[in-house]
Amino acid sequence: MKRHSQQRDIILEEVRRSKTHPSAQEVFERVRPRLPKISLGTVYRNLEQLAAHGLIRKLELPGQQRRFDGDLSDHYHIRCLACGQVDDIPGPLRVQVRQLPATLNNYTILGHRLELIGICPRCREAAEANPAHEQ
Amino acid sequence: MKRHSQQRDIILEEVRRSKTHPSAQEVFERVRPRLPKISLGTVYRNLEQLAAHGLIRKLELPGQQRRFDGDLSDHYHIRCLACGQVDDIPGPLRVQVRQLPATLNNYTILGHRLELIGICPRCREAAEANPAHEQ
DNA sequence: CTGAATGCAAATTGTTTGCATGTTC
DNA sequence: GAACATGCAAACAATTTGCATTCAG
Repeated sequence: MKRHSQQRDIILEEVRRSKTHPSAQEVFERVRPRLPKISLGTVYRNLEQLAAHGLIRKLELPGQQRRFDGDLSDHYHIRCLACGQVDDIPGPLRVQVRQLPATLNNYTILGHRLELIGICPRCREAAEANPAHEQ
Repeated sequence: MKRHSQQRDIILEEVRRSKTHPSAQEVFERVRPRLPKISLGTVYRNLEQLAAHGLIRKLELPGQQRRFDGDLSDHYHIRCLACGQVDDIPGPLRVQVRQLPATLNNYTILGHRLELIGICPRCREAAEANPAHEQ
């Protein structure tokens, strides 16, 4: 990030504006109206760079594609088991995951990743409307 | 899993025997000596099927490829930030992540995924030997 | 003998990279 | 004008799928 670029500015703006933890592809689509010639490769490069510099967060989600988050505050995420939607857990966490030992298994512990799993309101309603258990 | 197959039996055996949370590719390589004609597609299909039936666990790790675990006991994993190695945390967990509310953010909470992040002994030693902080 | 499981190869998806060109400092 | 950033297309890695063949019940 030695030089400045318009592409990067706009990518950052769009990630910050977005409330939905967009994937690189989604950022690409959001940016395109403003920069019709931008390429997906540029979006990837800039997202990685912005994350490396701490301007956005990179969310590496189990079994899902990478997503990005413009909200830098310390917060956890919850994922819908049914539709995969990822939401923020608002406010400071209530779950206690704090008292981690300094070492475990001979590892030096640096931190943790916690993701809650649930069913989002939308999917719950759908399930109630049609209580068939497929799969 | 309506019919029986030798391939599936051997895949299950090898996943159980392995202590390293193998990827599909690694399972493929472990199975190959015993079944030289097996294809990677078959390994994928059977791993998914075994996981769906609860005979093995599927580990979807953030930003990494899928891995499988023959150990069905309730345990967490720790991942080395440097080398990506995934180890079991032995014994019942000491970290408290239990008192989850029943609903949060209007989601029905079903559970959580927790992964500890640290530096494994091997990488720590390497870092001490060569204290350059690259990237 | 029927349908599930296999092997093989091709297709898909998400992401990265090489390179010629444009842009910023 | 040197080095970084871009656009484009091709390359890659992990996983999935279509299909003809084999195999289990």
